[in-house]
Amino acid sequence: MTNKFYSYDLTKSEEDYLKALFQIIIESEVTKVGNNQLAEYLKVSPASANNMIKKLKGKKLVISEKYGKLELTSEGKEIAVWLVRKHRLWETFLYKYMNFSWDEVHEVAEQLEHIRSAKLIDELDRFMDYPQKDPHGDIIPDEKGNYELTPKITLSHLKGGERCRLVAVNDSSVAFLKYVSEIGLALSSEIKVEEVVEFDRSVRISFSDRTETVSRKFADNIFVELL
Amino acid sequence: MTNKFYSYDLTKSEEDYLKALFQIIIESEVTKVGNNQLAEYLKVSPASANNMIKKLKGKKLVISEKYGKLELTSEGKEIAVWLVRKHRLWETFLYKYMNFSWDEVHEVAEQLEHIRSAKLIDELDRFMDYPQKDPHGDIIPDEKGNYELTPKITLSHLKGGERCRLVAVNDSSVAFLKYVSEIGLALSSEIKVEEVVEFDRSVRISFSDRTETVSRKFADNIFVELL
DNA sequence: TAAAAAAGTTAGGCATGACTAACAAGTTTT
DNA sequence: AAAACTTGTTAGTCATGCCTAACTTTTTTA
Repeated sequence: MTNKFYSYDLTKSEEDYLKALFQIIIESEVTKVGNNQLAEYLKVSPASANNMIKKLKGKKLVISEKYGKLELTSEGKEIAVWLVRKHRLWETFLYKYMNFSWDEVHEVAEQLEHIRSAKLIDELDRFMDYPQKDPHGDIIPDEKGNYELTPKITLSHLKGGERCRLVAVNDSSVAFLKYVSEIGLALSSEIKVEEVVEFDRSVRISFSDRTETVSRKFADNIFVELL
Repeated sequence: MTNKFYSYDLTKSEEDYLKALFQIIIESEVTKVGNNQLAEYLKVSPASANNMIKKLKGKKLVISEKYGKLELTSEGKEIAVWLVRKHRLWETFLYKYMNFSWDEVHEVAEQLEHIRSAKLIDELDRFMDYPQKDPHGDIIPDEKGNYELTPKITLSHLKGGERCRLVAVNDSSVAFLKYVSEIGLALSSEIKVEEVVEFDRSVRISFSDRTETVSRKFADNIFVELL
């Protein structure tokens, strides 16, 4: 009933930092994170990040040696996963029940993920019948904190002629998400790579009767599964 | 689409103070509120309240003369009503869809009411099919800020022999709400006042095959409609 | 390997929103 | 109407979380 993470009483900021550390670790497939990297991710100054890290070290949620890189303790990681679970459940709720579009969910879920109520999250999960994935295709950690990593193959890994299915997108940029849907792509879209342009490595793709050319940067943010 | 209250960018605290002012005005049927009264309501020191009031005066949401009582400007009142709308819609959501009990909704709704998204509130309203009242029987202001006052007759106004229906409860105390449901009372319960005890003005009431004696303080927090 | 660059840290400030203590202005009470 | 009380205000402090500027340590590269 009562969730074990409620023994921690973290501020919104502390939660943001833990989640950011976790996201960086997942996204860049590393185990340790630099202070400045964290600061940049959160768009704060290195001094601010350093300051907060001190606090989190005091709470035994982060470890590092002086001048060394940052690691999450297992407790820190558990809390971060719990925050990711809350975020993704809220995104799913907004998308499926509140008529939010792909690019609208993130901002509001950022606020909702800080709501303190384990019961609300459990009930939300039940209400939506225990969804496995959020609207961007990312896997929602379960109530025990188990989760799978989202596949890391991006559209830019493919060669001309190969076919794939869109399984997830990088949800961090509103502008990007908006563009994805404007083009006509969505989760599960089947995409054929027609050609990878040598000059700038942009990618000509075709899907549902349409052909588009997308930039390398765009292709880097589209996660796919080979067909 | 975009809500006019989003031109204001108030902090959580500023919102809390505006809402508190509004609630005091409604609950005690006055038009002006003293600084210390506000401080006590919010459980902060008079100095803190005074300090925040200065800020709200600067934003033209509150007026008062020096050493005089506080009034909400029409803008301040509009924002407060909007906050009440959000709070009550969330309470309704928690109660009807998330299996929250009467006494659990308030605390979480206090957090949810600060979420910034007019779209979310509109959609929540639509999703629940435009509810008129929250789980405590209070009227939910509509999207234009129109609202009716909850009837102000309490159980303690009745004399022995009179009958009434429970239309609302004072939702500010968890302990009180818990007690109300333990006794077996709920919205729409029909109550007959058997006797008002002279000694301590406690009230003997009967409802659905049961007889209970409740204190004067209890009766003051139960809003009823005469039958 | 020594200089340059990058990364991390410390010191000192600022805004927010709490606090206590002291003081001033209004309101009662006698 | 003066004393006593209540209410409102000001001043100074503290924690949080952000900032810039300056400094130190580590890493890179010439």
